[in-house]
Parts: sequence; C-alpha cells; structure tokens
Amino acid sequence: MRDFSRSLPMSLLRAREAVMRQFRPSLREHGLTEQQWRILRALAAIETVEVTELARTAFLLGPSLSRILRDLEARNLIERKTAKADQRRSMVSISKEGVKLMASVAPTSEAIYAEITRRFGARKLAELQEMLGALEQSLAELGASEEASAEE
Amino acid sequence: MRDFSRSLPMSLLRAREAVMRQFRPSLREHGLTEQQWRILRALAAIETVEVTELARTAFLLGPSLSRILRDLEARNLIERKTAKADQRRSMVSISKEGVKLMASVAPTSEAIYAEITRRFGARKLAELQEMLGALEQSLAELGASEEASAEE
DNA sequence: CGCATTCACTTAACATGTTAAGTATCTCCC
DNA sequence: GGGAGATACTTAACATGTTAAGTGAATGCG
Repeated sequence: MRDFSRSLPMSLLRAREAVMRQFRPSLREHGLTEQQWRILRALAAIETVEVTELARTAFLLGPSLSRILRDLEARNLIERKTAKADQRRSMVSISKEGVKLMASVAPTSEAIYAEITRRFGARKLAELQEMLGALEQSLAELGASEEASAEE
Repeated sequence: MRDFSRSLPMSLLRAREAVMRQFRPSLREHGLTEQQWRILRALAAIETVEVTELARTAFLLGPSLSRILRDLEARNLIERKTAKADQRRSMVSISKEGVKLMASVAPTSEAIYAEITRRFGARKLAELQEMLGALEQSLAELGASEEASAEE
C-alpha cells in the first residue's frame, strides 16, 4: 500500500492545518473558534439566513451549528427569530456586537491571509484553489451516485 | 472581505471532506474511524514506534492518540510495552489481529483511491499533492519563526 | 548525591464532528 | 379536515480536536 503519509487525505489535512495554525492564535485572542468565525463571516455577507442554508454556507453539520448558534446567541453576537410564514424555520442574523467583533478581528485576519498569499504566490494560490474545486466536483458526482444506489 | 466560501481554509476543508466522504462508509463497516485507520496504517509500515513518533506520523495530537491507543489496545488491534532503556517511553506495534483487520479493509480502500485517481486524473493528483506540500513548506517556516519570537 | 528541569506521556475540560433519534411544524392527498 | 409523510431544526451519544494541567521517569548540574 502507498506510503500513507503521501495519501491525498493526509496531504489535505496537513495543508489545512498549516494554514489554520496561522489564524488560530488571532481568533483565540478574540475568544472565537474557527467555526464561530466561519459563521460570523457567513452572516456578515447577508441580511438573514435560515439555519439550514447557513449550515451549507459555513460547511457545518446541523448539530454543530445548532450548538454554536446557541452559544453565539448567548454572547449576543447573533440574533434569531422564527420565520412568520413557516414556524419551523429560524432566521439568523449577525448583531451589532457581532459586527463590531468582526471589525476588530478582520484586519489581523486579512494581514495573515496576505502574508500566506505572498509566501506561496498569488498565482499558485489561485491554481491550487482551482484544483481543489475541480477535485470536489469530480467527487461530488461520485458521492451522489453512491447515495442514490444505497437509498433503498 | 473576500467571499469566505473561496478562502483557502474553506477550499481545503471542502476538498478533504469530499475525499473522506468516499472512505468513511467502508471504514465504518469495519468498525474503524478515520483516525484509527490512520494509526493502523502508520503502524503497518514499521516494527514498533514510540507514541510521540506515532503522533507525528499519523498527524494526531498527543491527547487524541492517547485515547485512541487505549481503545485500540482494548480491542487487541495493537500492542504496547514500555521501553527498557527509558521507562517513560511506550513502544507501540500492530497486533496480528490488527494486521488481519487491515488486510480486510485495504482492498476496498485501494479501490476507492483508484477510483478517485481515475476521476480526477493521476497527473493532476500528483500536481495537487505537490502544491499542497509546497504550501505546507511555505507556512512551516512562518509558523516556526512566530514561535521563536513568542517563546520568551 | 539531590533537586530543579526537562521529557514522554496521560487526564481533564471544553468545543466540534458525526450519526441517530426526537420534536414541532407544515404539506399533501384522500 | 385529518392523518401520513416530509421538513427544519434540536438533542443525545460517542469520538476526536485543542489547550492546559498532571504524573512519573530521566537528566543535568551544583
């Protein structure tokens, strides 16, 4: 079997960890985890979203999101209200405090991203992202077909 | 701020998830998690290792590894004995049962990897891995220098 | 020697990942 | 209009990620 340190999942894991290692200290100083930051960023770009849509955007599973929203709400960083038309749906939005917190984190975060881009090269970075997207595409189809055949 | 769905950490996370989604069902059938599988694979390649070295190889943090080794040992998939020369060190090796289990998982795992390679393209896959390695390199230095300056 | 420091792990505590089950609401069709 | 099924979450349970603290064994040095 191929040396597992060179397997694709390991390469991806290590690369991601190398990147996140840069961001974590700054986020930590602001009392945010990586996932909480993802949620705030996702919310900053829109007015309000349903939880399910937010889960898709922030790439979190429902249960994780549910817990994190509970905590963020307790910290007054987000707001929730149930949709009028459909009582099952809960509409989430970022609060003023949330916006303020984001504003205090964003500069450092942007600086780190810029440094990463500088070191790795903007062009290479774009290429890498494109390849990652293509990989995701290739496998999306595969996953879908498997589900279909296993769904009986 | 850049659309966060196109941030590097998100791209890496999604790509990795797309890949792992292919493997998880098979591992699950054999009662293994992704990390347990990583450990067995790492152990299969060598006689015995110290826990610290194994953590480095399987890319797991000490505490995670500690727990998983406890469980794998309870299932008789690995063996442990403390080193003679240094009582702090614990030498880990895969057991016969562990080897047997690996043999039963490996074919499916290899088939999935082959299918991924076929879909994405062997050459592109190699390129991608190279870029991921380069990214890791770029940031390794950065992380190291930060540590050095913060170590006082 | 003896004791402070370092080292190799392990435990603890809290947050998330992952799957399954639960709850309330809505939809649709008879 | 009412009940079966679908939908949108939430809760639960267990495993791992992450940081900090704990434990026992080695090391170095006065």
